[in-house]
Amino acid sequence: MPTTLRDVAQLAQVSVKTVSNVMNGYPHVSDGVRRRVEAAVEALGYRPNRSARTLRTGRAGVLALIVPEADLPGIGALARAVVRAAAGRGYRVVIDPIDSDPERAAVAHPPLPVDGCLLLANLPAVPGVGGLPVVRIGRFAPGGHVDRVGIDHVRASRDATAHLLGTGRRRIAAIDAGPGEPSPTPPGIQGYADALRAAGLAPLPGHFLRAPSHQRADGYRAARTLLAQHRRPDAVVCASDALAVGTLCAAFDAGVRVPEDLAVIGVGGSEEGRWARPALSTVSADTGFIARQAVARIVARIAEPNAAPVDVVAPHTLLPRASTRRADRSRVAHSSC
Amino acid sequence: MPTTLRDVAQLAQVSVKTVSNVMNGYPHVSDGVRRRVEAAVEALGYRPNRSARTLRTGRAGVLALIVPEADLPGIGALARAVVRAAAGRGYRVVIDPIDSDPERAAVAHPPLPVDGCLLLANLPAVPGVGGLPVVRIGRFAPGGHVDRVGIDHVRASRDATAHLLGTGRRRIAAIDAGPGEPSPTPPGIQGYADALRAAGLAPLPGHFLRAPSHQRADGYRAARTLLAQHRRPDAVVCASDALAVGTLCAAFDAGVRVPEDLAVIGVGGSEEGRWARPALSTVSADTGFIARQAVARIVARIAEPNAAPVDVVAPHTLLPRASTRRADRSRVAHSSC
DNA sequence: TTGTATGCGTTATCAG
DNA sequence: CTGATAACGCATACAA
Repeated sequence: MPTTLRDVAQLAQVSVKTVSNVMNGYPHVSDGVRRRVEAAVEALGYRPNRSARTLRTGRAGVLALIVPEADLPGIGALARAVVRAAAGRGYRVVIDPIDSDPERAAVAHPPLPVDGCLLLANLPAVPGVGGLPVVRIGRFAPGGHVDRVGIDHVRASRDATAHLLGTGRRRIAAIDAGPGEPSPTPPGIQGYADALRAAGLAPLPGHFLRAPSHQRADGYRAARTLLAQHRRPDAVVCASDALAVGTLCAAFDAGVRVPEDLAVIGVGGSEEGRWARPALSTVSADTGFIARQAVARIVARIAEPNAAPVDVVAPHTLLPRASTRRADRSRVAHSSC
Repeated sequence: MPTTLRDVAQLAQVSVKTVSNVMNGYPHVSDGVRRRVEAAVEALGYRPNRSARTLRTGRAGVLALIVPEADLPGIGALARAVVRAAAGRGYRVVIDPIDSDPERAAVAHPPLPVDGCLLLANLPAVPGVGGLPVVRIGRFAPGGHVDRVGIDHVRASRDATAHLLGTGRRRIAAIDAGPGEPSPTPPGIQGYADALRAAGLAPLPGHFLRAPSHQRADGYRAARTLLAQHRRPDAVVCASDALAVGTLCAAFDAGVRVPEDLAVIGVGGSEEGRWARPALSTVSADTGFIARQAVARIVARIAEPNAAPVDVVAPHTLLPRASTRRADRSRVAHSSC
């Protein structure tokens, strides 16, 4: 049985109120008493009961970052940034991986004592967050009635495509992912098509694919399809780094050289892309900005639950790396050394 | 202000105890009452207060999986497995990333209401777990007085080295990582040296390195050192997949071909290794087994806090992939096509 | 500056 | 089968 405030108070010869004051850094406590209390806390190994405190104050001091269970590149970095940002505002963060299968998720997901939820990506309605303040992070789904922070995905894929055009590629394909949305043109394809048209090109039929989800294997499969076409693309813009890594692998396995025969670019700016070879060009989201804004939003929403929802657009930067290096003019065979 | 049991009881014209009974599936409730209560719960959107419940029962139904903040390959997969295993026993899991800097970690880490902690890898003493049941997961540090589950790392690196020997490599180097331990021969090096000696070889001085931590960049730097030696190794066994991925990159950047000029093998069996090119050979830990055992251990310890600590050794399997393919006898130059 | 008493929402004990 | 009531450990208004 763990020690309580009463035990400490008894040992220190003071009231529970005084111990509570000391624990919470209440300023008006005499030095002698404080030391006595601290000694007693130390001696008994007292640890405040979070549940009791939360029950009493109505505040848990904890934010939940709800992520899809699949381990995708970039989640770690975002989580780290969120933890940092939250710490700066007196909140802790727990990461709460949710089963992508809503059935299983529902049963396995009784709510945690948290003050608010940060929902990653396009997680569909998450059970157990009913009534809790929520902020969505990631690519924008149209028209949810919640706060959202993320990059402008249409512009990101447009910039990626423009970069490929700038390096001389002309037969550019696109791989997007996600559940079959009602929207006929998902943002990843939208920006891609915009850029092509701006360059006077038309997206070729069969050159934009939609994978079921953002798994490396999905990118791999989509890329195989692309590379099997009789008029093979010379570049692929992927809606995420995970898809791009899969594409890189498919190219390697098919003996297609990157970037000489095929340029590949992703979106996300993940570590895994940096450590792919050839290194993956990517449209990098400002993770720190996203994390800070998301935390700021959730804190604001906790304070003001009925305010109007806000959309925050995070800046993105093009990170050109080896996977989109300009195609050599001289295409003569050269040894691999 | 959220609705409480009392509100529901009032609306349903029953006592709070009855509502509580219904919520907890207590069997002896008449059908009419149950329906009335359920209707009231629905109407009011009642959600039980976890903190109050935990305070009352002394049981949170939550396990914390404490992981280092760095995003390393394989953590996602392990987390997923732990979540699954815990769900099977009625526990939820929250992932709690801890700053590797103990100073920052201490201030940012007031404890959550959880029933037990799963500590990943060689995290040093974690603040805030005092008195909580703990199980360590990962490579074994010698002689902690807690339950531990993980692979036998000495045998893993021995098997990896033996595999390299079996493919004809003879100048085999090793990269381990971790804080400078008192032990002169860390497990990663130990198994490596054992295997070499069993083959009648002696580990060459300068052929086993110790990186500061398991980051890809650490592996990269260590591999650069190795590759710069005048008598360059023809194989490297890395203590983790992260180090191996860094090694793969270093080789690529130095124009050293894998596996022709250099074989690389890691430990962990992570997804990232599967999607590296060439695909990374690895000694794969049985993640499901580890997760199930870890959860079983923590559940047992929660029930019996004073039982003697147990070490569980998880099986591992060699996964040979392209990065250690047998060196071709014919070393004539061949085109890259 | 410190002590006393009350209640946060829930479950458990014990009568009815 | 159901209802009143007492804790669980803590923070806080209020009193001293």
